[in-house]
Amino acid sequence: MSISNGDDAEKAEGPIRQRRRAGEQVRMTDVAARAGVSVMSVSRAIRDPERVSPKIRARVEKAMRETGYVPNALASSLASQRTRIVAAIVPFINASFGDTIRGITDVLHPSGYELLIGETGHSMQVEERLTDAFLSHRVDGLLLTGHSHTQGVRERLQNLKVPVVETWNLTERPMDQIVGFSNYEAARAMTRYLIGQGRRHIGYLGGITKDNDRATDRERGYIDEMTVANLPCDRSLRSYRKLEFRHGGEGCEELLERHPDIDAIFAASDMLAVGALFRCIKRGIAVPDDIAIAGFDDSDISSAIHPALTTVRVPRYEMGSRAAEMLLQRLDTDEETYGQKVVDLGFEILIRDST
Amino acid sequence: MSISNGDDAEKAEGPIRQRRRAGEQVRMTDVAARAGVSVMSVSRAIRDPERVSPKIRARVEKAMRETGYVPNALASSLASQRTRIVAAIVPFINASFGDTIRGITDVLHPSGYELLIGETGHSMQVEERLTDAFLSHRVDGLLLTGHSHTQGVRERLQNLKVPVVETWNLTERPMDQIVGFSNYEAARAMTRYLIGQGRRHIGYLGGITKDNDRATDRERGYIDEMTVANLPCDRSLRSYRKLEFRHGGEGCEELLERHPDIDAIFAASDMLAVGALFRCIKRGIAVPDDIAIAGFDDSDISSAIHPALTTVRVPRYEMGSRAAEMLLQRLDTDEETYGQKVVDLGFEILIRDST
DNA sequence: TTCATTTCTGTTAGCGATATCATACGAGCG
DNA sequence: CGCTCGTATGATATCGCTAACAGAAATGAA
Repeated sequence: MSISNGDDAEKAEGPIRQRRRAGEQVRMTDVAARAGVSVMSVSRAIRDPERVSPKIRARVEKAMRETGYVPNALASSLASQRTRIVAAIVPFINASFGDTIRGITDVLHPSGYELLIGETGHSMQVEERLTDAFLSHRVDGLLLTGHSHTQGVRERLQNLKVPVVETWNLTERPMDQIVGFSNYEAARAMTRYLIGQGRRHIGYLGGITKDNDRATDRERGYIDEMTVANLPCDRSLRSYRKLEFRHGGEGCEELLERHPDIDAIFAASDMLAVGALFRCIKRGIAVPDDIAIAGFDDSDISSAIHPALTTVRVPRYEMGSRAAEMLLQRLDTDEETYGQKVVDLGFEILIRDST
Repeated sequence: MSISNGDDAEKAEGPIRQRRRAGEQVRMTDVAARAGVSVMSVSRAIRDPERVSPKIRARVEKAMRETGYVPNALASSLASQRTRIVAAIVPFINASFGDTIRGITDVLHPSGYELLIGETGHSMQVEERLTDAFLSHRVDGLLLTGHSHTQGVRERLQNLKVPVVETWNLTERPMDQIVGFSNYEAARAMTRYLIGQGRRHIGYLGGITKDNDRATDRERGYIDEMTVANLPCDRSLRSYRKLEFRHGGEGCEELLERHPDIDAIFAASDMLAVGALFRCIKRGIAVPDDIAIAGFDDSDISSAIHPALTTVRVPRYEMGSRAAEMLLQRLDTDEETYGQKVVDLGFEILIRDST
């Protein structure tokens, strides 16, 4: 008989003194001893069952079950130089980025990758800290939101040659690859639409632009289109707020106070738009008759409210899934052959009842 | 002169052939060689600067900067048997759990821990898969949502002795520790309040109860309180929906169709409540005069709409921060002395205009 | 049957850190 | 001035796994 059993595993330990409190942890060596095969056979049976004979595979599987073995991904990653972990950095964990994250994981998980999520709170400094932490953990790839990052982030990612895909915006010169839509063009398109509807005094209600290229580009889009149309869009017509309903209401008040004759509000976020819309209703301002209100994002609520909100549909889920696919293509194929550097997923103006 | 410079690092490599494509990766050895000290001094200078002399500390810092050294957390974790990573598993990434996640990270990050987030999509089977993956990565602790888990999850966590904190609900017998509020009591309290307001025909609009103890407990709370008050609460008065606005509207329709004489709807989620409220408004049903509507969660939107929603405030952020604190207390102190196994953070009935 | 291939399995040497113990170095003291 | 003791630094053996190569077994062609 050559099939050893559990006891051998313990004898094999020999008299070597344990370094730490004898951990109950079962190692691959233990499984190998129990199955009566070498550790490499166990390793292969786990990672690529096709590469070992059915006999060994069965013995290893049995031994794993009996010992309750849990593979150590750290050791595996250290030895193989790949972690099968991808990190995503988002400004905020909310429903919007939740959709993007879902898109990412739906692609990553079937391929055996895990996702590490970081939230910056819209701070580039935090983004830099997170990047460092993730690089330290040797993630195989990185997904970033937007195209503006600190010099430190750019340098480190360039040096370490980690595949990076930026999302949620476009730029001619991405760090590496980028997939998203043009926030600038979307904002222009919506502004143009409002102007086309005969609106002339259009206020802008947007996110805080500091450290946020999406917010910046949306505002630029509004300004450029208004300028082309020769309409006013000075600083007093623009209000910047955090993306919560109540701030939408406050921003709305601010604009109305400064410009009682305003006939439209373009909110560069549905949260703000809905907040503004509620405030108008509460104050007895008719939407869209007195004031048209347009949002941005096509979040779930925009179609549920009354009047339904005109908004910009953005490919939230697709940006995640596509970004993950682009990353996987480079990670799972040996060649550095990757397709387009810039992928435009487009947007869509959804005209509903609020304009 | 004994201070060696960069060249030595390369000489030290010797003639040993490289195993993989010569990675540009800078190792601690390289930093040590450059600083003219041992690797242990570098290691100490990084983890606990106080333990090395200022002279060495300065040399090491200089060498790290010059080489662009990025510590390898994998190697560190493997050798030290701790990853400084905590994993959290949530059913869904949305604004609610976003608050909880923020609570977690606000506590973890200052202590040098990273958070790994998993989303189950309300499937216990996915929860099990995620647990396995996280254990494989040897997370130091685990934060789970709710108290119902598969047998497999319970066994593995018990065997590996990983500290676990469950959140968002309470139970007498947690797997390990639990922090949250009683979904059951909160639902009873809200139902009692509605009854106290003179409502007699109260419909229930809740989340899908499969694999979801919070939804189950809320429904139980409604049923028990209605039963005590001797009021009807049979299956036809209850509608289960996914937590999105539009499904709140649909659920509302369903209840109204089956029970046109309904005088209140208790929605066990603000999403559903708001969806229902909009639907009532659209159909010309006066809220709260014809029908009272109560929600659950006190999400941002509940106070922004008109009429403002009566709801249950739950300690979303605090459940995260407190859970993280409980975990850290056990991870960062040698003793296994941990405080209460069950921490009740309470809830609050917020009475506003919709009831 | 025999030798060349192909397929499986095993041996060995790391992956890049840290724990542990040993050693060197000063400071303080009689 | 010699000795003890506490602190700073270094040498070395792991941590648990995989890559690379070597050797054994199985397959197939001649």
